[in-house]
Parts: sequence; C-alpha cells; structure tokens
Amino acid sequence: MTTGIKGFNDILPGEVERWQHIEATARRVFGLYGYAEIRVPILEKTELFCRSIGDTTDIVEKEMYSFVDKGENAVTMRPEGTASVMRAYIEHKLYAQDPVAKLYYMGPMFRYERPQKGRYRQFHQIGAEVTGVTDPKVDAQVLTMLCHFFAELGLTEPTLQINSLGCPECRPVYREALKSFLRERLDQLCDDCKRRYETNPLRALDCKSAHCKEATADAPAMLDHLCAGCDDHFAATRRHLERAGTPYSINNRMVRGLDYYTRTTFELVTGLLGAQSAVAAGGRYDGLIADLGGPAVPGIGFAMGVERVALLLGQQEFARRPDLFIAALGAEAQDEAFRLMCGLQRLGVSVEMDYEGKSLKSQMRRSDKFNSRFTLIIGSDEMANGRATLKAMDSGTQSDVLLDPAAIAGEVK
RNA sequence: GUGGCUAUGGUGAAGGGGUCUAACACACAUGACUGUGACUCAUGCAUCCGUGGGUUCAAAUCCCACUAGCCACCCCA
Repeated sequence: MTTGIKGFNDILPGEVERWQHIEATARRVFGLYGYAEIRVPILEKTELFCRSIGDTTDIVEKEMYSFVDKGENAVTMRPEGTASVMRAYIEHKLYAQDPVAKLYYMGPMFRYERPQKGRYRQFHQIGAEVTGVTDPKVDAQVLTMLCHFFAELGLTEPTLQINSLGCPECRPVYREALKSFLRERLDQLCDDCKRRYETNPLRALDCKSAHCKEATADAPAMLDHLCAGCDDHFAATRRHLERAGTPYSINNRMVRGLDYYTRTTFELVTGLLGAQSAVAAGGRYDGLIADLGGPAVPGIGFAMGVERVALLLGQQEFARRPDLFIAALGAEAQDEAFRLMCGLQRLGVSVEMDYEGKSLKSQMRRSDKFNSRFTLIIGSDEMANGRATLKAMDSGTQSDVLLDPAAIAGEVK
C-alpha cells in the first residue's frame, strides 16, 4: 500500500470543518479591516527566498524543498508567504495605483523539518501584509486585527508579546554590544550558543538551556539600544495598542528567524502546544520591498499556523445537520424518495436518503445517526394515498404531508 | 541532522513465554419490535498482535534489525 509522505497530512471530514471555520473567520475579520485576498503561486524561483528570508537562515540553508525543473530553473516550494506577496506587489506595480496595500493570503507552505507537535512539512498559514505605511498606528492595527481574529474564534489563551529589533542604523551597534557581553562568558554557554555566537548572537537570548538563561540574565537589551527613530516608533506603537484596547506584554528577548524584520516584531504565544509556543508571528519589514527590487516602501505583516490554531480549537464539533432524511420502503417508494430529494435540494433543503433498500428500522437508525431534524417515511400506503408521514426527530411527533417538494419544504423549513 | 518513547481490530485499548482460535468498551451489522431512531437485550465483527530474522518444545509476549508514528533538540507558524 502506498502511504502519504512524512509530514504531509490529510485533513479528513470531521476535521476539515474546523479549518473552514478558521478560514471563514479570517476572511470575515480581515475584510472588516479592509484587507483583500491575494493568491500567489506555491512555486517560486529559489532566489526569491534566498534574498528575502536570508541566505544564512536555517530555512534557506536546510529546510527548503528546492529542485531544478524541466526547464532547468531553480525553483522552490514556498516556505512562507510574505516573499511571494511582495514579489507580486512589485511585479504588478500595485504601488503605482496606491502604495498602501492591505493583503491577506492563506495556503500551504513547505519546510523540510522533522515533524512534531504543531509542526509539519506541509503546513498552512493565513497571513496578512500592509505596505506603504510607516506610522505606528498601522503596527497597532495589525496586532489588533490579529487579536480580534483570535477573540472571534473564542481563543483567549494566546497572549501577545512584542519587541523591537531596531533598524539597520541601530541593530549592528546593539549586535556588537551583545557580542562583547557574550564574549566574556562564552565558556558558560551551551554548545549551540557558542556556535550561534558568530552566526546569530541574538539567539542566545531565547536559548532554553538554564545555564544560558543564567549567563545572559543581565545581557544588554535591544530596547535600550534603539536609535531615536526606532525608540519613538516603539513607544508610539505601545500607546496605540493601549488606545485600541489590545493587551500585550513586552518580550525583549524575542528573536525572529527571518532576516528581513525591522523594528516591531511580535508573537502570539501559548503554553498549550508543547514546544511550539508561537501560534502567529510577524513584524515590520521596512527594507524588504526595496531589497527585492521594488520601491522604498515599508511593510508589516504576520502569519499564523493554521494547524496550531486548529489544535487550540480542540475537538469542538462543527457537525452539519441535515434538514430531512427520507426513509423509503420498496422500489417504488425509493424512486419517489429520490424524486422528492432532488426537488427538495433544489429548494435549499438538505436531504439524505438510503440507497440500499434497508429495513425501516435500519433507515431510522441512519436518520438518527445523521442527526437529521425530520424523517419522511414513505411506504406502499403513502404511495397509494399521496401523503407521507413526517416525523420531527427531536420531539418524536408525526404529521401528514403531501408528497410534493414544495409542501414538504414548507413543513421542514 | 541528533535523541527518547511507542507499534495489538474501524477506534480506545487489555494481555509481559504455554489456559490467547487475543479481554473489555466504543463504532458497525443483523434481529427481538412482521412499517418507526435515540434506551434495553441477543448475536456477529483481529486464524491474529508493524515487517523481517533469532532464542525456545512453545512468542502478541524475550532478543536483534528494519520500517513507521509520536515527542523533544536544532529551528520555526
């Protein structure tokens, strides 16, 4: 038997309803804030991700599904959405009409990692991006919308953490300050952090090792090294969040994995997903659009992991409930049931029936299993006098109804 | 790429060398109720315990390998 690929999952009926609910909620909430959907391809030129995410990030170095296609092009199955959306924004010159674009997307992403709880090789993200606004009101609005979305789903547990990563002005200065701090206590750090000291010293700040936590307890914080512009931006973002009534906390040790982030970064974190605490995350990327060959337009956005959101929603039921089940006895009645079913469905009534000519008892059981609201019973008597028995399943009361779709629809609606 | 744990039916699982042609429960099917569900009762539903090899008179039960899944590290949504 051929099985699916490791880390690539089927989403079966029963679970897919939860996904549809998440997606529909995103469309509704994001629409409220004026975002339009954009659909971009799953495959892009490999260079797009190297340039945007960063050549030396883990994603690009070891996690991408990259291959050479039959036209000898180096292509990659997208590991995230922002790069593609910005590529489309630039390629179609959306900025020419209006540099301000508010876009959202949803779909599968691919990363070659070892699967574990809340992490899969094909996973799904719903993301949103705003271009063309530097004002921190937009930072606050993006975060407010994200929290609004979770509130609509009834999820209050994930909490918002924010940080600022500075800009190309102040970050290098901070990076050096941190390195010189770490240099003093390299011997106290774990092997991973020793390795990261050169490549990505900021990572030491959120290392899980107790020794590293202790050693970096008094490490300099990015927030204390922001330039005037970044400092003002962060302060204003906080003020606007308070104005919007969006609760948050500051996590000055938050580190993001993609190179393009500047200034505001954030995560929606939960303690309910094992090692995967981030349900949604994002940040500002003021240099990305220019880096990709577009105009000097700022941007900010986030992505959430749909699998993780679905996990948080738990086993909540989204079962459908048919309006009517038709139980028919005998070939003639079955034919009539089929005619009625087709007519009723055209009238907007959801109908189920049995196709195997089973006993009435068996059909009643099936009707009950479907949790249908009504059952229509048709046998030879009913066929003879043109009326059938309509049973309301919740109360058990029965009535007579004409064998006519419109008449039945009137009773069932 | 590294480490730990697990692997019995449609599902959750019990059983840790012979009494296992594998408990129990759910689900499913049929019937008791000859045309009425949800309750009740009865009956049926794994010749077989991830795959391959080994130990043994005897293995679902012990050993080895492989494979798969899960969780964790790295990293990330």
